Amino acid sequence: MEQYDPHRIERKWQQVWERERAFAAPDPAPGEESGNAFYMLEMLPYPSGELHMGHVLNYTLGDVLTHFRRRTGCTVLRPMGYDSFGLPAENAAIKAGGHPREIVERNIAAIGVQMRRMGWAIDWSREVSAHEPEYYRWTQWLFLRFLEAGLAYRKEAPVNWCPNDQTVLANEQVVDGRCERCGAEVESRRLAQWFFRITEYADALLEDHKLIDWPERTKAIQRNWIGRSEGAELLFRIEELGEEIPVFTTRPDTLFGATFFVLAPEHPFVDRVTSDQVRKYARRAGARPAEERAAAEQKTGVFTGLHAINPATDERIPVWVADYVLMDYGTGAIMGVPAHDERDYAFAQEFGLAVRTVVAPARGEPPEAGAFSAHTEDEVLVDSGPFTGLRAPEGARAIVEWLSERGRGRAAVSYRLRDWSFSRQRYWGCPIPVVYCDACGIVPLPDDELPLLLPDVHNYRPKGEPPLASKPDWVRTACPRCGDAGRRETETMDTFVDSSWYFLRYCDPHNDEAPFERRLADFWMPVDQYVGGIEHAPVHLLYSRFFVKALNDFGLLGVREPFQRLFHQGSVNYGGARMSKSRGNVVSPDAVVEAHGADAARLYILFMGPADQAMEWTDTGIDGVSRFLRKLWRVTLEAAAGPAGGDRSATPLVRKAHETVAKVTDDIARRFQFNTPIAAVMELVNELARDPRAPGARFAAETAVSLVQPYAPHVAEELWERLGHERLWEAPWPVADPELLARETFELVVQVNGKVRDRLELPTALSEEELVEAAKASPRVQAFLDGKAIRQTVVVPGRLVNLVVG
RNA sequence: GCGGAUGUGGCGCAACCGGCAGACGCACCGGUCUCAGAAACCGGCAGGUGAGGGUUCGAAUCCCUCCAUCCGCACCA
Repeated sequence: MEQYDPHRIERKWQQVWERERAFAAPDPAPGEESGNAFYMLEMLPYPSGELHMGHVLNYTLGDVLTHFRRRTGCTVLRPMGYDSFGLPAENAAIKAGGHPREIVERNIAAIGVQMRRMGWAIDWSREVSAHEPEYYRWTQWLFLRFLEAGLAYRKEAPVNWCPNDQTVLANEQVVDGRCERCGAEVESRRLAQWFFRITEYADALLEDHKLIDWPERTKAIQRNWIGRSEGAELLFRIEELGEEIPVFTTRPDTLFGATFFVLAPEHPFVDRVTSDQVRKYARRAGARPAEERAAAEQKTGVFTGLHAINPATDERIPVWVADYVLMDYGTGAIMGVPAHDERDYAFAQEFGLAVRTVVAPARGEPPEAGAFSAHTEDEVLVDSGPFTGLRAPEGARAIVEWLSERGRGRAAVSYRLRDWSFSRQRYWGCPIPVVYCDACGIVPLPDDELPLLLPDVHNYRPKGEPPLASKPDWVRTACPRCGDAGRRETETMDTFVDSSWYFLRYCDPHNDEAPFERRLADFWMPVDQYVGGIEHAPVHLLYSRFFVKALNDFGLLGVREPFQRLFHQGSVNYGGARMSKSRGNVVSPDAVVEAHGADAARLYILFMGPADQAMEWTDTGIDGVSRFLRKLWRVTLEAAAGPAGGDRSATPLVRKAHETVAKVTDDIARRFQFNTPIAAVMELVNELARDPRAPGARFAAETAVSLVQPYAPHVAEELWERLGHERLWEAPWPVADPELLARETFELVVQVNGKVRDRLELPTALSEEELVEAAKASPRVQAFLDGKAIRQTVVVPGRLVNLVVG
């Protein structure tokens, strides 16, 4: 018999699909309903190297869903592209010692070859890359809309600065206070930066979680990242200067317990405090890495000599500067309530400040005077003037109301989320299309001058000032508004800007008049199923949601959320640890395809275990699925030589085939489980292998081939052809016949006192009473009944009878 | 410290609504074939679900307490 030769088969069918553009999604006709449209998307790769097993898992999972949806009647859009701008690609280029464009384009070509070898059902006609002018022209165009809407702005702010790489780093490029790449300790610097006003959408980003079907943990990460807390802003007047400084608190009910006032070292007010000693402390503390500040065991601080007036009591309290107060959060100033805040308590202990209890349990022992008391369930205010005796929540409301009537405070909400800093002092990114003009300020380029091309430079390595600044003839330009001399922006955009809208471009990838036509985006969007790593939860996934909401507000888009359903693939481990180059435990997809073929690689990556959990790659494991494919091959060819038909007859094989159809369909469609369908098909093939010429064998083989097609499309297509059919990739998904699923007999489990004592093969049609009678009649059961009285009888129809004896 | 996830044979895992624990695969053992090996085929193989308690006729599954591992967040006022 002919041997299974994966390489020959895979090459053959990949050529057919390429030639036929088999997986191209058609543009909808005007007015076409999007009911059957399905947008399948996986996070796009950085072309900073080759594909690794994580990609193989990600894209194979998407591929199974793509085939399944196509064959169950959907029109599927399943595009692919490259996140080719930004640090990952640029760093790869620096390491390889070439121009980023050359390196990236070489990698894109190599990845494209790898992807085609995997046989993924991708609509290649929609491929986009972030670094191509045809794409970034529209990134720039969208930026200008954000600018017009006031959602993009420039301001001076503290940023992460890597002294070694000479660049600003994104928050996500700082790991434990160090540069992710070189390990240098990150400094805080104040620089003028571009920001997107994502905080404007903080509430919408929280609120709209209820519109999307995402893993709870991902929503939790985003909630945590946004960090909304309700409270109040209270105004404390500085006695000596007469100025008011707001503080944010979530516990306005503890206002009467404020015994001191603290400013963050970076608070703008600190510079105006005249004492050198104070400014020296503030400078030193402000330069300390945030990481170190947080880890410090002892609180540090310095008294300013000034006093703040408690807006409720008019009491004078000392004003301190201390680095446990963060400028980033709230207003950068707090009221110190040591009795009810652990950090304030530690600070008060350190510097001998008073501790005054103002909230106590309504019943039971009052807290010890001068000690910290944690928040308890049932609390009332004590020692709080006119508010004494109120329950804590009412007290908080009453105090805020009382203060706002007097102009000394108001209810307020604070967020941990900060505006998204998106400018980078690096070369390889989308140029920001604005001109600085001494007369006109920041002037946007007119839309018809886009794209603003990224020019070539001699040296694109990071060196502190943006590489584009080293091209004076490019920087010098006329102000688009007044025509006088202007300077171009030399910073470039963070690559997360590129990836915040790529899924929209796929809907209309060749449009040269707009980023996308709204009709086409509205037809496909939202993405029905998105698959990617959870590490992007607080970054890419949040930014993309922000972009879609803003674009919706601009009237460019009908949807409010980009990704309806989200799935995170797990990590692929090898030798007990996550595969990584630094550990040297990488299994290369190319080597696996070389040794076993793409079908085996695809099948095994999903067979290893639940796709959303960490799984362990073993070399013998993939041998196992290779063996299965050879068996499928052999058994199917043998069955193909047998008689056709018989698929309606209730032979055991035909029944088993229908059961397998039901199981696989349910696992993929409802349970979103990808390993168990493979096991089910293996079971079917095992049964078929016992006698490949048995009645119904040919139908069983056809069913197995059809069901395995989303996983192993090449061998499935080849066998389908040899079974006398064609174009399995377009064939309807099999449907289980309920009549053939119904069994005539079943195995009844008989328990006595919950322990299995016998198994009886009985007709399905028996009544509950008949089942009990049959159970009692069993000699083995009788041995355990031993003449004792039956106290209770439990019947689970179709499964078991449990006899409880005394 | 807070939050989330996960603990089932030697290994990866399955058991969907509380009803036969161990499907499927790996490894291992035996056999067929072979000069031999590989491949293939046939057959075999374990242990009771991290620990303890509770609910129930019946618990891997529900509840409580604890342990371990992993992943987030962590001076956020």
